[in-house]
Amino acid sequence: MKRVKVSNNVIRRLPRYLRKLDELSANGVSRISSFDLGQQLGLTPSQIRQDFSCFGEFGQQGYGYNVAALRSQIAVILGMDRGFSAILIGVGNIGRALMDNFCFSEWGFRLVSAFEIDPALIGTEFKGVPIRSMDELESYLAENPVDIAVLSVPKDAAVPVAERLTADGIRAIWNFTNVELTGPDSDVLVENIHFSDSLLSLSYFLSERRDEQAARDARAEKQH
Amino acid sequence: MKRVKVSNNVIRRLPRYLRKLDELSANGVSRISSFDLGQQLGLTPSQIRQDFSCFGEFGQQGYGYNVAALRSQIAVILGMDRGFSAILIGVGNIGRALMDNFCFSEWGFRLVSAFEIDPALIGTEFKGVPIRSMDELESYLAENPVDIAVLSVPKDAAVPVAERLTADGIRAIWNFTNVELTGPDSDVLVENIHFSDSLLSLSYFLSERRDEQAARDARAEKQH
DNA sequence: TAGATTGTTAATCGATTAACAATC
DNA sequence: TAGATTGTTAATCGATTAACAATC
Repeated sequence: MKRVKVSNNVIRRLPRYLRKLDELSANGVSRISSFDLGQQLGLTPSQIRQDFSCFGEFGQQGYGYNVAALRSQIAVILGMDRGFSAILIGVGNIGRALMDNFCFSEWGFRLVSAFEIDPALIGTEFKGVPIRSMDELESYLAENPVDIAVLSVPKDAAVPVAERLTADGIRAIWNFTNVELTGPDSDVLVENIHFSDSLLSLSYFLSERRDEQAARDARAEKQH
Repeated sequence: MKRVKVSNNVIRRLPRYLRKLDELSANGVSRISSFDLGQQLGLTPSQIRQDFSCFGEFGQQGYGYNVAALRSQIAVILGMDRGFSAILIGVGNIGRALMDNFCFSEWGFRLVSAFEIDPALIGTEFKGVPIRSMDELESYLAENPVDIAVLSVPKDAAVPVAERLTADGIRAIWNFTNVELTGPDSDVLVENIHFSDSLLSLSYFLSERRDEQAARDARAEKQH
């Protein structure tokens, strides 16, 4: 299926489409046009049709798109049917929040094990997922090849643990530490969740709004 | 300072610059050229100079950029010196992880209060931040204008609570729920942390890698 | 001074939007 | 059939890269 190189922007929009289609399904909507979908997502109909056309022809002239069919096509494009396996490294606050709240299976992933250094947690289970010692990491991965590692260790441990995972043959890291792992290095995929980057972007936009408001107020004041 | 409209892409890179500059500082590096900075971030020197030039002239010909000075300029651009206030809505797993782990003050924010519906938590404090009842939300905000709300409530509560916050005069929402709040609506800023979107992007890239590898293997097999 | 590196203008590249024939 | 809406090609727009004079 995937022959042409698809741009990053397109790929980042796919999960949003998926989410919106799930919402439409839940509301009993079974078909939708690129026009209506665009309205709901703040995108142009053109862009939506262009995006989908990277992967095939999922619509029908005069009709639009079948919500359920489109949803399942996008799920396949995203690899949700591949049953990727995941391990979680570091059962601290964020690690525990993920194990407890985040439904890996909903997105096609299997969380097969967690790893920790805290002896109090090692050997226990959390929501059916066993927590192993970091010492067992290599032996575990040798026996159970794993696709992605969820990295939720303290800042200082981030780089050494990431290097260790790379050496152990992990293919991708989902990085929750606030550390830049993406270097000019290896062929391990890194996807970052940088809370601070997100908050600082928001901070920028908020500052901008404030300045605009202040400028308007100043003009109004002068006029008065 | 900010007169021209700066593109989203530029703004999203600013926090990365900040993070890298902090790292350089910590390693005792006091000056850096756009060339070297580009190397370390995987960007072209041109792009870096273009990005900075949106906001002013922070470098010096023949020398490069002073790390500490550039860092503090970017901090100001991002609004880190404005002391924005924040409240946290929903002290569940993610909410608690944020209160415990995420250092709001490091990024110039003041976390002034949390709000919950669980009676067991109401009235307690967590890391010096009081946890109030959701019933007090309106009266609190009336007395203490707050800039941003961190939304970490269960999925079903996301939309109604967001609407309530909007009505209460909040200026921005940092959204940790997996719900699309960005509609064709109000003038409240929304910044999303969508875990699943991030994981699904990673899933796509991983699938792509797999397919490429499989294609290579198939070719090698045929040749053999 | 000579070498290095900026800030900025111009050129290129890529992504988004518009338009429209094809067709359900 | 007529109306609607797709998939796709062409046009536009914006972002990235290259080049270079200015200057520390």
